[in-house]
Parts: sequence; C-alpha cells; structure tokens
Amino acid sequence: MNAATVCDDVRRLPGQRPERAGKSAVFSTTVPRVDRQDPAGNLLLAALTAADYGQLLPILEPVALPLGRVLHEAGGPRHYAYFPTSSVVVLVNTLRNGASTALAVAGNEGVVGISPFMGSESASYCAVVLGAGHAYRISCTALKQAFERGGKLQYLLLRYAQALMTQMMQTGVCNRFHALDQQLCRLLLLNLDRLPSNRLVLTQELIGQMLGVRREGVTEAAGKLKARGTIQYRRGHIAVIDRAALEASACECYAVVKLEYDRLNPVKSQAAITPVLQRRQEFTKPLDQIAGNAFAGFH
Amino acid sequence: MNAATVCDDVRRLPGQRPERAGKSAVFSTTVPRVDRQDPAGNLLLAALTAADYGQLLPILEPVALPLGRVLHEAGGPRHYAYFPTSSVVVLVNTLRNGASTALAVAGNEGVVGISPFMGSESASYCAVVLGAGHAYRISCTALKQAFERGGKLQYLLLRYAQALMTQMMQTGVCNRFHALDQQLCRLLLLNLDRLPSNRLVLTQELIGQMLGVRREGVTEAAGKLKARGTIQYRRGHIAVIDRAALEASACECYAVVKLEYDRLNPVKSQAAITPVLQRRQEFTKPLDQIAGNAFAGFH
DNA sequence: AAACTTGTGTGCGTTATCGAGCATATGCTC
DNA sequence: GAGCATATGCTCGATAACGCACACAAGTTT
Repeated sequence: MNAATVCDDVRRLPGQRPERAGKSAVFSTTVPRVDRQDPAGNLLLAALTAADYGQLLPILEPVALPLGRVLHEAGGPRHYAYFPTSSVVVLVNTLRNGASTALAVAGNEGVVGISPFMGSESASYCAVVLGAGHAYRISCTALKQAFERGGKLQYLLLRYAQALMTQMMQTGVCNRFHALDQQLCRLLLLNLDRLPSNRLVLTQELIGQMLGVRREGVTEAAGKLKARGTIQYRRGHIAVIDRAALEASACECYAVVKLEYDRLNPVKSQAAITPVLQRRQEFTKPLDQIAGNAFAGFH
Repeated sequence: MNAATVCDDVRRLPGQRPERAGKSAVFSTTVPRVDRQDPAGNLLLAALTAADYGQLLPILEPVALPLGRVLHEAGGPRHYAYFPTSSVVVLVNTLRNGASTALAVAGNEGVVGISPFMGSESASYCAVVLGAGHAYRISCTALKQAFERGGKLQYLLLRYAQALMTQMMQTGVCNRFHALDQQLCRLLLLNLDRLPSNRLVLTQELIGQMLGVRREGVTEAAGKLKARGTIQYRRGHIAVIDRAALEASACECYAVVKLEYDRLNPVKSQAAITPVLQRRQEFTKPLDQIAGNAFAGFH
C-alpha cells in the first residue's frame, strides 16, 4: 500500500483494461460514464444541509480507489474516513487461521470508517475496495469534530451506522444458514446496487474470500447461474443479464438489507423492492411466534 | 408477554427453584447474593459523571427480567432501553424459516436498546433474556434526550455501540468457521462473564437456538466438555468447573470480544485475558499479509 | 509465436452438521 | 409414590461444503 498511488487514475486497473472490439455483446457494453466526480455523488453527503456541506467541502479530498486497496487494517489506526461515490468497499473480518468473511458492503450510500465518531481509534475489521472507483476522504479528526457539532450530520452518520449494524447481523445469520448459491446472489446484488453498470470486476477466488468459502464452491454456484442465463462471466468479469432472476435466487438477506438502506434515503425509488416489502411481515415475526421455539411458555 | 409481569420477583423462575439439600457439591453451591440492586451495578451507568448519573437516576426504573422475556421484538418499536445489572440479554436475528442465531450477548457492561439514540425507532434483531436477573429500564425518548445532551454519556453509549458491533462481526465469522464445540465454549464464557456465579440456567435446546445448531449437536459438544471435567450439567443447569479449560477450548472469538469489552472499562482487571493479549498481534494481521490472499499484488 | 501467470472446470474421498426418530432420565405436580 | 412434561442421549442415512489434485483456458509478457 503506497501512499503515492492514492490518486492514480482508476481507469487503468488490473483486469479492467480498455476493451478490444466486442467479442461478446454483453461484455463490450460501454460502462455509463457516471463518474459521480462530486462529493454529492455520495448520498450521505448529498443529504447534508447546505451549511454542513459547505463546511465539509474544503476538507474533502478526492481519491481513486483501485481494486484491493486496503483502506483500514484490522485493529490498526484509522487516519481517514471515506465517502465512496463510485467505489464499493467491503468490511472484512479475518480469523487467525486466515479465513475471512465480508460482513458488510458499503458504497455511495454511506461512509467507510465510523470508528472515529463512535469513540474508538480502531476497529477489528478491515476495509477493502471490492469495486474500483472514486471516493472522498476526510481526516478522522475532522470527521469527529463535524460529528460533535451535532445536527443533521450527526443524525445521518448514526443512522447509517445503525444500518451498517443491521447489515452485519443479517450477514452473520446468512453465513450460518443460507446455501452458497443464495449467498453468491446476495453478494452480487449488494455490489451491483452500488455500481453504475451491470458489470462487476471480481474473480471467483475473491468472491470465495468474501463469502468465506472455497473458490471451487463459487465456480459451481456461478456455473449454475450462468447455465440459467442469469449471469455471464469470463476471467474476473461478471455481467448480470437477468437481475430479476438474481433477486429471486438470493436469500431474504439481500432484501432485508436493501430495505434497511432504502429507509436511509427516502427519495430513492423503492420500485425494485416492492415484492419484498410485502413480505416484510414475515421478517419481523417475533421469536416466540416461531414453531418449535424453546421460549414458548415462559411469558 | 404480559406487561403486568414485568416486575415479578426474579427469584422464582422456571428451572430455578429453591434447591433441596445438595445432591451434588457443584450444584448446591449457594449463588453469591450479588444482586447489584443499584443502577451502579451497571458498569455503563457507573462510569457516568455524578451530574449525568443524577439526572438519570429518577427516571431509571428497576425491573426483574425472567428467562425468555422478549425485551425487543424484531422490527418492532422499542419503548424502553435496558441497563442490565445482574441479567444477561442476547440479541437474536431470526430468519423467515425460523432459524435464529444470537449475534451478541449483553450484560451489566452495557445497554440493550441502542436504536433510540442511533436514530431509528426499530431494529431488525430481537432482544431476549438468557440469564434471569435485574435491570434498570429507561424510556427510549428519555435516553435519546440524555444522549443528545452530549458529554460523557454520549461518549459511553457510542463506545459501547461500537463494541457491540465488534461482537456482532466476530460472531458472524465465528458462525461460519468455528466448530460447534468451540462456539459452545464461547457462548458459555460470554454468559459466565456477565453472571455472578459459575452456574448458568440454560437448556441444550436453548443453546442450540442461540448458536443456530441442532439440539443434538449441543448435546454432543456438551458431553465432550463434561467428559473432560470442564463442566457439569443436569436438566437446564450448567456449572462451569474448570474455567481455564473452557477458555482453552473456546475459539479466539471469545478473546477478541472480551478484549474489546475490557477496553470499555479500564478499571476492570484484565488478568484473565493476559495470554490472549499477547496473541493480539495475530488477530490484527492485515488481510494482505495472510497466505493465499487474492489481494496480494494489487497495492 | 512461445512462455508464463492467472482464472476456471472437475473429480474424489473426507467431514461436520443435519433431520428424523426413538429411548431414557430427571424433576415437577398431584 | 404415580403420572407427566421435558431434558438429554443415541443412531442412521443424507447432504453441503471441504481439501486436494490436476487439467485446461484466457490473457499478458517476452
């Protein structure tokens, strides 16, 4: 991790070189030039009052985030917090034996680095760029100061932290109960929602690390999706062909998380999630109403 | 859940009736009468400034929490936040199919119900009493108001929320990678740390629900611990005989979480965790230093 | 064009956990 | 003490994911 490379042009990345004449119609699709080269490309920043936004603007620093860049190391000090505009960052927890899982995905709806205002210099997870793109960074001390001024900024940051927590919990249960096939769909969708196109730059090996499973398992699961025409892929590039089918194949966890995040930004369209909203009742069923529950009779 | 029973005497609980003359030396051990019948029995409240504490005191309401009491339902509104003194509460996430996992354990070191000050009326998890005891409750609006006054109370609440997040993440990875045997040890220890004695009132069925595994699996894992003389149990009562052995059998996750929580309260002795502190280096190893990592070469 | 790196496809035996069913034991209630 | 609800113990086949080994293909470097 070299500080001098922080502002490198993101358009030149491993595995993301300028494409040759389209071999496949899907992969030659030009990526929409939604660079979101403006702090307001980050929904959290965009939701600030003009006064707050004005105060932050001069200390926000644009950075390009290449795939694999480690923004925060586990247990290490956080120097900057990042407001992604067109990048996707995952929060990864790693065990002693090297096994790791991504517990949360963050993008232009939030901020990477909540510890500064949560009262701790460090946190146990590490933050890694999974989708190359841009972000605006701010020094942790400045963010902390801004947070302590209270007001809408504080509210938005806390509200986001809460949503992040929800995502972590949901991913935690998902880890235990849902099949790899479903989890793959969830991961793809969470990334997709934070990117401007239907294409992801991800190797199966990397996906395996994010889900905490073997690469071979990902190959198998991805193969099924490919066979069904839901996705296409080749050497680290994934193109989602049928998003609806992907949502249908995902576990409920995607919907739960999406719903929570949609509540952060009431302006955003919720059209895509409507069928899920209707199932909300089931998600919120209390523990004691569930069949075979050992708590029954204690109330 | 009947509101009228909220203040029932906790000494009369299912499975916790007055004991007959000790059949077994372990189980007849009288529980130390550490009732912590004082808000200061909660470490978070105890750490407040005299002024803050004085302001909260009149609106804190003592409640007895019987085993199985649901404090917050998933997705439901939170009316009260709870500061446990001698009770243990788990935060449980439940899926549509009824499968559930406890992602965090809370006790007298913190508070149950962080959503009010995190800016949301509800949260996706539910909070269930796993260790009967006492707590002090406060209305969510009052807690929110107190939080907004800023100062040390705000700091402590946020700092705790951050630790809770760490616990959830750690539990999330633990869910995926660690064997049931290890997870059982972790769960027992986390409960033990929040209770005054070496005894837990827990059925294997309940443990299964907390860990998201079958009851039979718990039977097997508990059987091994019993055979090794680490614990004893009978019909919903577990007694920890050899705590050191239990710690040795637990996965690293217990230590990571304990360490994080110990940082909340610097006064507390860290003697028990010393060997773990020495291994801290390994926990914080960044993702890119780990063998077989797909990120290598991207920096 | 050749060599090389890196990503993907596949097969095979191993393992932990599951799901279901049933047996036994414990401790409460009457 | 008898009856009963419930906690625990045990078995068996099924299954998802693992670990490993290797073949092959795509794209880069020389």
